[in-house]
This record gives sequence, C-alpha cells and structure tokens, in this order.
Amino acid sequence: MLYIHTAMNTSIPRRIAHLDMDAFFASVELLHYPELRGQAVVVGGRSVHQPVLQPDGSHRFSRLRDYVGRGVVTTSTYEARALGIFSAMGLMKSAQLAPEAILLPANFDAYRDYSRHFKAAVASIAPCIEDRGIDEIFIDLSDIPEDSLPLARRIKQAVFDATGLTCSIGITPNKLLAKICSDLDKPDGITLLGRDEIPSRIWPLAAKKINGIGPKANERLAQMGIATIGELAAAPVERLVCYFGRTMGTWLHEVAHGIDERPIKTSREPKSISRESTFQRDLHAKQDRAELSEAFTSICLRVADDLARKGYVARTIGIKLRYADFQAVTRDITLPMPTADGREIRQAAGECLKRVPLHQRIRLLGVRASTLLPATAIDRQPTAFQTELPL
DNA sequence: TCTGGGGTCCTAGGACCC
DNA sequence: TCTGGGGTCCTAGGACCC
Repeated sequence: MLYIHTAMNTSIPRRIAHLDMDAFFASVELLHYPELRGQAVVVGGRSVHQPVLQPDGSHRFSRLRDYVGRGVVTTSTYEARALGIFSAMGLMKSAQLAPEAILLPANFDAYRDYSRHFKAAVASIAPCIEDRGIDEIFIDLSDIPEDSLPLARRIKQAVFDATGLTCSIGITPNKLLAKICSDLDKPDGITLLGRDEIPSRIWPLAAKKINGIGPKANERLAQMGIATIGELAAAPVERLVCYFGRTMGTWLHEVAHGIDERPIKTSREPKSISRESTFQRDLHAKQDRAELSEAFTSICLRVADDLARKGYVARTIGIKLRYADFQAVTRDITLPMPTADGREIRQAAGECLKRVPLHQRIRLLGVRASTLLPATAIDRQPTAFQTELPL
C-alpha cells in the first residue's frame, strides 16, 4: 500500500526530488554585484533605484531607507532575513527594520535566463521535471540507477557549473515530503528521507510547513489545538472533515501521514493569463477618469499581447479591482467567440467594469483572460453552443 | 507609509437542461 | 401542493503558492 503505479504499471516506490534555488533573485544579483556579498540585500520595489555607476568604476547603491512607495520585498539575502526581512513584506516596513540594507530593483529577464540554465542543467541528468515557477522544480528520479546522495550532489554541481548558484534538494518518496525536505537544510543542503522517518523527522514540524496549509488553515488548526504535523496526524479524520469539509479534511489527514500520490507533470496548459497594476496613489473613478481609463486600456493591450505571444485565445474576460481599503472585487464575462484582440478585450472588460461599485478610490486594476484555447484550434466560428441557438 | 504581480484550485449558488 | 435529481456552465469570492 506504500507503493504507487508507475507508467509501466509496476509497483515500485517512487523517488521524487524537490530542488529549490537558494535566495534565487538575490543570489543572481550578487553574481552581478559581488562586492555586496555578505551584506543585507533586498530585491523589490519599482525599478527606480538602479545602482549608479560611479566615475571610479564602483556602484552607488540605494538603501532601504531611501525608498518611497508601495513596493514589497521580492527576495532578500540570508543576511537581510537575519534582520527580520522576508518576502512580501512592505518595503517601507522593512526599511524600519534595516534602513541601511541595500535595495536592488528586480530584473526578471535575468532571473528567467538563469532559470532556464539551471533547469537545462538538471534536465541533462534527470529529464523528468515538473516546473514549479522560476526558482524551483520537482524531479522524478525513480528511473535513474544511482544512489540518492551522489545523484543529489551531481545535480547540485551541474546547477552550480551552469549558473554559479547554489540550491537545496530534498529526495523522498513523493512531492509533498520532497517539498518539505528541500527546506530543512537551507542553503546549499541535501535532505534524504524515507517513509520510516516520517514520525521522527516530519511530525515534529509545524503544520504550516505543509504546502497548502496557509495562514487561515493554520489558524483554524490552532483553534483545534493542533500545531504540529504529528498532532494533525493524530487527529481523527472525522474531526478534520467536520471542521474543514470532506475534501480538505481528508487531504489534511493524508498529508499528515506523508501520503501524496500526485505524479510529476512535465507539461501543462495555462488556465489564465492576466495583468494587474497597483497605482502609486489611489485613483477616483470620476476625478481621475482619464488616468484610470488610460491604465485600463494599457492593461487590456498587455493581456492581448501576452495571449498573442503565447498563442492562445480566451472566451472569458474578467477584471479585478482593489479598493483603497484593500477589499477586492472581480467581475467576468464569457464571450460567444474567443478572442485575443485588444479592442475586444477592452470592450468586454469595460462591460465588467460597469457592474462594479465605483464610489471608493481604486488601488489596483487588473484584467484576466481565461477559458483559454490554442489560437491554432480556432477559426473564429461561433462555438457549437452558439450555432445551435434558435434564432 | 501597511500590504506586488502572476498564477492554481476550491466552493457555492443560480441558470438551464434532461 | 410542498414541489426530484443529476450534470454542466457561468459567475464571484477566497485561500494559497512562488
């Protein structure tokens, strides 16, 4: 029962790795600015704080205390984390904790480049890879005849040779445990774990270490007197179902026992493509109408551009607003025919906007395209549903 | 001076159909 | 006269992740 069916339909235990780049964005920046090594460095904010090249060839860097605006921390070096600065923290708040920390703007083109390189390096050793974003991957090592420790070392070396960057790897029987384990010995670590070690090494960990248990679920667990994964494992499944519903309750019970049979997905189709923008100041629908309208159109055109570049058309167009009080609302509309056209997207998004209250000032505006189809599959005929409609 | 941007998945109610 | 039941689509909101 501890085994899963592989593609060959034989029951062998899987060997799944999770690889996580160490402080990825910040580490890429340190490759470009090695003089910052050992310092508290923060990546984030709007790109108005580029380092300035001095006449003597050195760089003048912005400090956190100089930042003004609505940015958040994207990544920070381990030195900055030691000062209490973590991802998603407001920059203005982090400036209070570490005013002298160096602030660098995010350079996503460079990170994407390094991302491709580290993934290619891993693929040269282990090709069965699931993308988990720019800085992490799952790898199915089941079919590779090499012991886990030397294999992990070889993968880490390949990543370092290709990028100059370190990563941390967890190797376990499934994705859930691998994700937990890659975080246990960071940075530059390797963690191997077998099923028999779940009680001793997983159960003492906080429940929120499980991917999928966020702040809300953690708070509800705390109300039940559950803080660790072990306490979650000891809870009767009926009690969890009672608190969280059937789906979430049974899932919590399973993951606490280290059960996770999700396969490695080596490719997937996108479900939605979206763009959003937080304004530097909150805008009013009437007083700032021109500014708002221009931003709205620009966002729609960017979505259209993204659709075209990626080769998709969308049947559903939606908007997202965040008001000054941070409350968010969404509206969407499904079109009779899929589109990737900027004007049609702007038109549909405009219809959505009419259905939203606009007395409060607006902090954020976003546009989303969903129900995607490959552009090649479409000759812009009405869908079957439409053609069958009686006149 | 709080709180980015790009995603996925789940829930839930109503419409609509058989 | 207390009036099914299941399936799918559409819409809105929210939790969560990187």
